[in-house]
Amino acid sequence: MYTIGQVSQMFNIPISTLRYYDKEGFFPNLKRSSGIRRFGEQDIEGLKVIECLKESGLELKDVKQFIKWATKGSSTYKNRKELFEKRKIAVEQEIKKLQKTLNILEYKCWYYDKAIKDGTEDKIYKMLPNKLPTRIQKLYNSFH
Amino acid sequence: MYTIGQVSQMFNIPISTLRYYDKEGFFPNLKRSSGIRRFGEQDIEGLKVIECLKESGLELKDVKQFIKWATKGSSTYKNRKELFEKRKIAVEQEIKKLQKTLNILEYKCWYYDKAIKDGTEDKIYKMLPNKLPTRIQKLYNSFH
DNA sequence: TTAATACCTAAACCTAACTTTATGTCAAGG
DNA sequence: CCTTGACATAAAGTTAGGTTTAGGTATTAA
Repeated sequence: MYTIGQVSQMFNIPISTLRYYDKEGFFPNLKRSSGIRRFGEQDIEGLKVIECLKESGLELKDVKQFIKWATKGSSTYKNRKELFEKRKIAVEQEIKKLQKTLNILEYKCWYYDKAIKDGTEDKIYKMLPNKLPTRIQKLYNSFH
Repeated sequence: MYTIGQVSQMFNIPISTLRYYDKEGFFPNLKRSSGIRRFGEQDIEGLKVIECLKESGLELKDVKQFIKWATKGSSTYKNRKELFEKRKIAVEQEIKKLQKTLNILEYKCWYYDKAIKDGTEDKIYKMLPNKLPTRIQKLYNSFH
């Protein structure tokens, strides 16, 4: 059995966060002795689950839902799989979006690199799109 | 010259958002006639800049900083480049993190797929790590 | 004349996941 | 005896980027 301070150290999670998780109902079987929280095996395992699911980018409310399903046993495999499947699709889209962002940023970096070298942006404005570096051409747009 | 409603339609941005941008000082030269905002060329261009920089994942405070620099001319090319360079590195890291997340999710999906087929998780627990699909082996960890 | 529209403001509200603050209890050590 | 340190609570604060609400003005159409 561990105190909240010990758990905090073991997992490197702030005490305030552990209290918050508790308040949110993530340790349904947490015991107390004279008001003080006592974390047992079950609670520690629960905490590991939370940490792991957060790693996979789930929100706390989804973590909560997952835990509910997990305690219901094998009848909820499908629900749990769907949860992860949905999240997977969302993450894939986030990555795609960030890759577009990265393209824009690459253009910006190229642009200012050139402006620094030239001492002015004017030359870039006067460049025909087909004179731009190939890598940059497809990023070319009206904004500088 | 456009009213706020027209700009809202043109860019498909809520009126409340335009007012918010104004309040935050993003249209330093916005004119008014009898209290009503009149968006001119300059303000429209400014709005395009905001939209574009948001696309590249910058926070509004950075957008604000960028605009300040841009109005100061060629002496701030370096600052502007650094801004984008920093953001680029941050985005690259975000992508890496999401790809790790995706790995975890792939494992989860595989796991529950198998659990659904088997009707139980027990078989997975009993599998030796080297019997797991190669793709999954490196994702194997103690959490199921 | 009145109703609908489009505009205006200030201030409160929203989300998520915590963190901070103010206040209090309790045991051990010097 | 008093201080330190670990624990407790409830409630307010934080962050960003808006949105919503409540109340008011001004023009126009029926």
